[in-house]
This record gives sequence, structure tokens and C-alpha cells, in this order.
Amino acid sequence: MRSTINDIALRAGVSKATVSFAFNNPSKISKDTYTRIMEIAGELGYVPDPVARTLAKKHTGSIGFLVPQAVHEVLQNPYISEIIRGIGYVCDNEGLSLSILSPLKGVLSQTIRNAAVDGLVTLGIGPGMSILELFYQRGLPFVTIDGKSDKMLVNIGIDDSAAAENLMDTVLAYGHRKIAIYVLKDVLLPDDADFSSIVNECRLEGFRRSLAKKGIPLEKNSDIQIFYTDSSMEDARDITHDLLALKNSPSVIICFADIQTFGVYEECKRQGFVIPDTISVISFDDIPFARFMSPPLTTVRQPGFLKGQVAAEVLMDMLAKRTVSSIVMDTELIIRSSLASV
Amino acid sequence: MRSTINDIALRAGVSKATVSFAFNNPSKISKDTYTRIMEIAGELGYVPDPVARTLAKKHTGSIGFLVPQAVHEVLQNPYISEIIRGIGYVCDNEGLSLSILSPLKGVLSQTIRNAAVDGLVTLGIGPGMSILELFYQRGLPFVTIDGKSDKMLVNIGIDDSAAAENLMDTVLAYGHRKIAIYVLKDVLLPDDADFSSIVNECRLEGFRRSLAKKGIPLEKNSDIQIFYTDSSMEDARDITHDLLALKNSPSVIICFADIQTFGVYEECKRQGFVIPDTISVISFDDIPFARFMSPPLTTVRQPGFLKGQVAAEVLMDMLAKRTVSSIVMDTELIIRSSLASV
DNA sequence: CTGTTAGCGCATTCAA
DNA sequence: TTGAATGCGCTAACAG
Repeated sequence: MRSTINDIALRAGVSKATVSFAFNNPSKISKDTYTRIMEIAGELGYVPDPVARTLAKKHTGSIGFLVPQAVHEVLQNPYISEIIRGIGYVCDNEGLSLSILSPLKGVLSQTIRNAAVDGLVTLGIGPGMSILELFYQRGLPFVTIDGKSDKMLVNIGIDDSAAAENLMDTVLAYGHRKIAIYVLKDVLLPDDADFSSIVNECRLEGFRRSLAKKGIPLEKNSDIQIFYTDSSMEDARDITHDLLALKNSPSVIICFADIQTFGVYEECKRQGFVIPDTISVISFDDIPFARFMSPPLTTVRQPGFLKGQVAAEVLMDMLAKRTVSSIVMDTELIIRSSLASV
Repeated sequence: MRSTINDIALRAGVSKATVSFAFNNPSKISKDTYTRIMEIAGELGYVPDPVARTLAKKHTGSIGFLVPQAVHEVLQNPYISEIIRGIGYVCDNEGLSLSILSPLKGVLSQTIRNAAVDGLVTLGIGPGMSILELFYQRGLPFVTIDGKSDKMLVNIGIDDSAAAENLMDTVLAYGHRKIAIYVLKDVLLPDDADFSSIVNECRLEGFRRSLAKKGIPLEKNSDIQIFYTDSSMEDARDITHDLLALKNSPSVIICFADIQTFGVYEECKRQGFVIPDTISVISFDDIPFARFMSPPLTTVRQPGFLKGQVAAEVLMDMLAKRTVSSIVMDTELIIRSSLASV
């Protein structure tokens, strides 16, 4: 049985309060009793229980990163790792620990109910989502990344619509007209059915604007195919497999996540397509490995690490009752060599 | 002010216990009182406090992954992501949440003291390390990955020494004699100075055995250079920069982590070396991107995901008081095209 | 089926 | 400087 504050107090002949002071505010007790208490604590291997301490102090010293899918899925995407790195960076500075919170048995509400954290960084949350109710009930401050801002909802993101428009402008300028788009499949949760659609919609809207400038429709256009895929290389590979078999295969594939391009590259090569000579590939994210691909990937850089960092910093501000606001970060189309003229 | 179990009990005209049952064991109360309680809870936005609940139940429902460095450093390495994915996989199955625990202000003992978790998966822990004392004091079950087993210490790892021997056998068989080795720099923590050296030592021992078969010494050999580097592409790139400038530059670079090879590739190309024609590269891990590199990386595959998964499963066994034991996993030298004959 | 009574282990007033 | 008392919010015997 682990010893408690009572045991120490008893052995030291002082009260619990004194022992508590020894660990939390040594300046309030005499040097003598302090050392005696610490000695005894050492002997008995006493260490204050973090949970009891949390209950009494009313804060946990940890924040959560809430992801809409299982960890083993979500962490396949290096873009997510970058976000976590950013969050971790400020946790480190602040002396907080970081919990990765994913749906418990597929149910996100369970996760939120049980989360022993002081605040949350979330992904893809927007106004009107039913999950918001839970945050409020729990009184959990949160900031979302790649979601949608609102008066009550602070978001850290990019202008997906503008970035997409710029991307499509470029694709069209290179002469491409037969286009495949790999949109991210929505994450369907039993308790919240509209996850991760925000980014999709913004980007498609950007595409629409760009195409409109050339008088090309996005929908009902046999030259433009839209696929909904997981953000995994495997799924992208499988889709590409079928896609390339078509007689009317596209001259460019636009991915919504760099991770997908690995699968695209693989399948293209397997079927004898040469990037960018026979087919072009362009994407979003610019994960750290994008420039090492062969050929190096042309992609819209968005600051994953920074998003995580800033989101966490904003969360710190919330916890400190400072005023906060949403932030839109810059993107940049990084031209490498996976995109060529048709 | 958030409402508590008392408020609900009061409003519902029942006792706290009944409310508690409503949330934890509805079968023990009548359908009627259940719905009434839940209605009131809904109105008042009541949600049981996870911390108080944890204190009372004596388990947290979460496990920790303890890493020896800051999250933003450690997560640069996809091999670590793989481990986390594996741990996350079983957390998901078991309905647990996962905390990433890194040194608080550089001090790991603080982290362990404050960790509100039921158990720990750690990295590179071996017998005799001072940090063990803290695990025992806290009564925290733990299993280590890539550490060293012991009667009291269960480890999930590979036979690093054998894997290294095999790697070096191959390198020598390809005719290489001028060799650079990028060992992983030890992580020096103020409270525990001997982290991450276990893998290094085993691998160097394996190299020594292999070299001995050809009568070649590892130490005091001007043809074999050993560098201590971070497990990051940047550090590996910088080391490579200096290395290639030497008149007596190596014919092969052996990295202890795939992530380093990105830096090596980059600098080699920058300086006009052609892999594998002018210089060979070989490594450990086989992270998911290794096969997409150009040229595809020859590397010793070790099962990161599986290590994480099995470590977490063993931890579950510990928590369930089942008997457990250390596990040595298989490795395989994956021959791709970054290694050629000299 | 429901209520009463003790804790869980610690932090923090307020007195002394 | 120290101690006693109270509360944090919930769970779990036990009793009825």
C-alpha cells in the first residue's frame, strides 16, 4: 500500500497541512520541519497523488488534443504529427502534459466527458456542431484548428478557399482540363455526423471560383472527377488504381493531403505513368517529406507546426482569461516538379 | 458554476448515490427515477467530473507514453509515430486515453510524479537507471520499448546486436571498408544521465562482432568514423556536410535511424554524390517513407507499430495482474537500392 | 430499489 | 509557524 499524506504527517508528528506545505509552499514552514518531513517522505517513498491534488486544486496541468478518429489512423498523416509537435512545444514551455483524445469506442462524447484536461485543441470544429454542447457543459475551453470561426468559436486555420483557388488557377494555367480531385472523406461519428467537411467545402468553393474564370463547371463535368478518400496512402493508391484504368484518365491528380500522394505516386509508377510527364500531381500540406519525393512534390504549404503551436498558445490565453481571437495563416504554393504542362 | 451531483440529487429529490447509479449502473435503479434524473441532468447540463470520479475509483482510464525528450523533438521521428500508433491502437480497443509524457522543464521525475495515468510505456529504460525508483514509488506499472529487460523489467524490443551484426556483414560483403556510423546521441537528462544508450551499445557490439570476423577493429580505425547525432534530418545533414568535405570520405554511411537518411541524402546530392554509385547509405527502422525515397532506402526493418501495440497489451496484462514477460521481435534487412558494391 | 455513511488524498482557509 | 476543520465531487458498501 502506498503511503499517503496522513502517514507522513503521523510519522513526522505534524498535521497534514504541514506536509502539504512542505511539498507545495516550503517557505511557509520552518527549515527544520521541512527537512524532517522530506526525510520521512523519502524513506516511505511518499509522493503526492496527482489525482487527489488535481481534485483539490481544480486544474489538471494537462491539455488535450481531440482528434476525430483513432490514433492509429490519424497519426498516419505526418501533417497531424506536425500539429502535435506544435502543441507539444508549448506544453513543454508551460510545463503541461498533452493527452491525445480520440473517440472512445467510436463515441466522441464519451471522450469529452471523461477527459481530465484543462482545455482542448480540436480539429475541424465549426458552428452548429452538436459536439459543442459538450464542451460548454464540461466548461472546457477549446480552440479549433482547420475548422470555422464564430463569435464563440476561435479557429486557427488558413484561407482554404483562396489557397484552393490559387492552386486551381495554376493547374489550369498549366493547361490541365482533365482533373481528378481526392477530397478527404468525411469522418462519420455516431454522435456527430459532420466532421471534417469544413475544409472540403472551402476548397471546393475555391476550385469553383477558379474554374468559373475559364467558364468551366466543377460539377456535372465529365472531365472533372471527385473522389472521397481516407487521408492514407493506401486508400489513395487504390483509388488511383481504378482511376488510371479508365480510358478517360486525368492529366492531373489533386490531393487534399500530401500523405495521399505517396499512394498516387506508387500506383502511377506501377502502371507505367511518369510523373510529371504523363500525369501531374499536386497537393496540400507540404509535409516534411514532400520535398524528398521523387519527383519532389508541388504542394500548397500550410504551417502544421505553427497551427498547433498557436492554437495551444491561444488556449493558454483562454485559461488565463485573456482575450483571444481567431487567426488565419498564410499559405504558399510550393512549386517543385510533380506538376508539368499538359 | 457547473452543477454537481449534489444539485442533481437535490432537484430530483434523491440521494447522490442514486444519481451516481443513474450514470454508472442504471440497471440498479428504476426506469422512472432514471429518466427523471437524466432529464434534470440534461437541463442543468450536468456531467460527472472525471477527476473526482478517478479519485473515487482509483484508476484514471488512461496510460502514458513517456518519452525522454520534448514532444516537438521526438515526434520528428516517424518511427516514434509508429510506436504511438501501436499504443493508440490498443488504447482504442480498451477505451483508454493516451498521454504523451515528456520531461517537464527538462526534468523527467516531475513528469512521473504528476502523471495521472494507470501505467506507462517507456522508451530505452534498463536495469539500474535511477528513474526506476520513481516508477516503484508511484506504484506505476510500466513496460519499456527498446530498453533492456531484467527480472523486474519487461522490455519489448529486437535483438539490436544481431541486427547490427547482420547489417555490417552485408556492408562488408559489398566490399565497404571506409565506413561512417551515425550513432544516436544520448539524451542527457539532469535527473537521469544514461538514456537511450542501450540500443547504441548493442548495435556497436554487433558491429564489432561482424568486423572481427574480417579482422577489422571498430575502434582506433581511421577508416571507421563514429558520429553522435540527434535523430533528426537536420543534424544528420550537418554532419554529412562536414564528413563529405574530408579527403578520406567514407564509401558508406550507416545511420541508426531512417529519419537521419533524409539529411544524408540531401547533403550527398547537394555535394554531387550519387547514391549508391559514389556513396552508399544504410539504416535502421524502415519507416513508411523509406521505400519512397530516391533511391529507395536499404534498411533494417523493425516493427515500430507492433512494438507499441505489444507494449501496451503487455501493460494491460500487468494492470489485470496477469503474468507477463519480455519479448524480442524479429527484424529483417530490407534490401532496396541505396547500398551498392564499392 | 433507494438512501445513509464513509471514504478517496490532498489543499486551503482560519485559528491558535 | 503549525494544526484542525472543511471541501473538492464522486463511488461504494451497507442498510433498509
